[in-house]
Amino acid sequence: MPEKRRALSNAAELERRIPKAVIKRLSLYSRVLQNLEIAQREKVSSRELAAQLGLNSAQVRKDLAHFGQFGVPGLGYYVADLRRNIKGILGTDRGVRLALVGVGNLGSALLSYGGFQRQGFQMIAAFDSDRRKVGSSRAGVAIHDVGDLSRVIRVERVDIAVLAVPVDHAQGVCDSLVDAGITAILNFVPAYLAVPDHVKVHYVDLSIEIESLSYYLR
Amino acid sequence: MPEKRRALSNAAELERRIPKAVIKRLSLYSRVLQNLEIAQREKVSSRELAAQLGLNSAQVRKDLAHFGQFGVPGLGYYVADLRRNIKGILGTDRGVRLALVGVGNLGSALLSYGGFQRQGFQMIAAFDSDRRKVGSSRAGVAIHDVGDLSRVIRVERVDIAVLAVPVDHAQGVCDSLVDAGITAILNFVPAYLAVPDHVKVHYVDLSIEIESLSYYLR
DNA sequence: TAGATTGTTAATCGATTAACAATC
DNA sequence: TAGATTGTTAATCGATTAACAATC
Repeated sequence: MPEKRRALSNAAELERRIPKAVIKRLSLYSRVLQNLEIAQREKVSSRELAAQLGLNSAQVRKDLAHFGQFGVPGLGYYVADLRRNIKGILGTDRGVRLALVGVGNLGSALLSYGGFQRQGFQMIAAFDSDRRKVGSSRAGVAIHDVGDLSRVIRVERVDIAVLAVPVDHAQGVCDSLVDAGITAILNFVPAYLAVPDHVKVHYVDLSIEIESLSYYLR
Repeated sequence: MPEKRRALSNAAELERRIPKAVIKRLSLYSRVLQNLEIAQREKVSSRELAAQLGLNSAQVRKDLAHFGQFGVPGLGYYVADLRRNIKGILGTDRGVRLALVGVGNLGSALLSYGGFQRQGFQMIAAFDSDRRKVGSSRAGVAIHDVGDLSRVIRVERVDIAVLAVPVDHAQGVCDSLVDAGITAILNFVPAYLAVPDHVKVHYVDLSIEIESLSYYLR
């Protein structure tokens, strides 16, 4: 007779148990730790970490405790050590490979923005359907025909797709991405994407952010 | 002897009682309703609304019930009517006025993006400290000197500031915005902003989104 | 050692979902 | 009327915070 509950054996199972909000904060911690490291700080307490992010110190300790014991009672956390651990947990220590789909207004902006490269992510390829763009490059990234999506994504071993196509093409392109084996999508298109369970979509939606801010205007 | 609890008398008090997540979804409903209206649909059920956004129908009904009774049992919601109501609640029916601070890579992109204007928001002014940019305009928006921040923001009655300055200027500029009377900030800078209680900040942080996606790669 | 801060448990708070009587 | 769908209550689920013994 099998035990009622298997041990946490693999990443997929472990994921389910870590709240999404914790993962988001993990990258915030990582950034603060980077700054502390630059400032040559050796140690930091959960209290200070929390203060720098407007959080509660118990929350910081609890978040980290999900993944192990990183701190020293009475002392705090060693900055460099904790940072390395968090990068390992997030998987950002192994050069995550990105591709952009849709080199329009917003897409171009994202390419020239450069904020991605800076954090150790690599923008490997871009895709568009416009004949005039295909074959050229923007900010050092080659623009391919969307027809080659599947092939290029496999060959270049792309981890995450950044979606910035016109709204009426979003679901179709999304389906192609999933077919090509993509499991993580950063979606800038103001549309809900239906995807299988194993695919993770994060939404960045500028007008939704503005609209909900409007509500709070006195 | 005063009653233990005053009635919900003003917006500030009402706000506290409406969960933030509900407000975010309200703008999502608004967008779906816009599409339904374009498609000439007269009515829609909470079930369909939910399906189009990957939500639960009970959640849709409960969200809307926070603000009144908009539906008809057995029938659903009238598309145009519900949309009008939601826009009223969000306050997006009265031309929200925006200003951009920081016309660098990302800032320029946001100006030419145009996604804001399209949804009925008005980009009124931009600010930068670079002499070469000040006095010119981008995408039809005049670029002012940050020194004139306070004056222009008051004169132009700006509702929401969009922040896209270099990270080490973020808190300083944020303080100026608050001094100028701004109560809502959309922050693209990867930094936590300390603000008084009456000011609402929304964060859009691209590298945090990518980092947390990385975690979910198999 | 005395002081500080962790990791963890219990208490609180908030948000989501299921279920169903009321209503059209 | 019969069928459908709302608004709302109760149950569940998940996330945050307070408190403190254990530890350096």
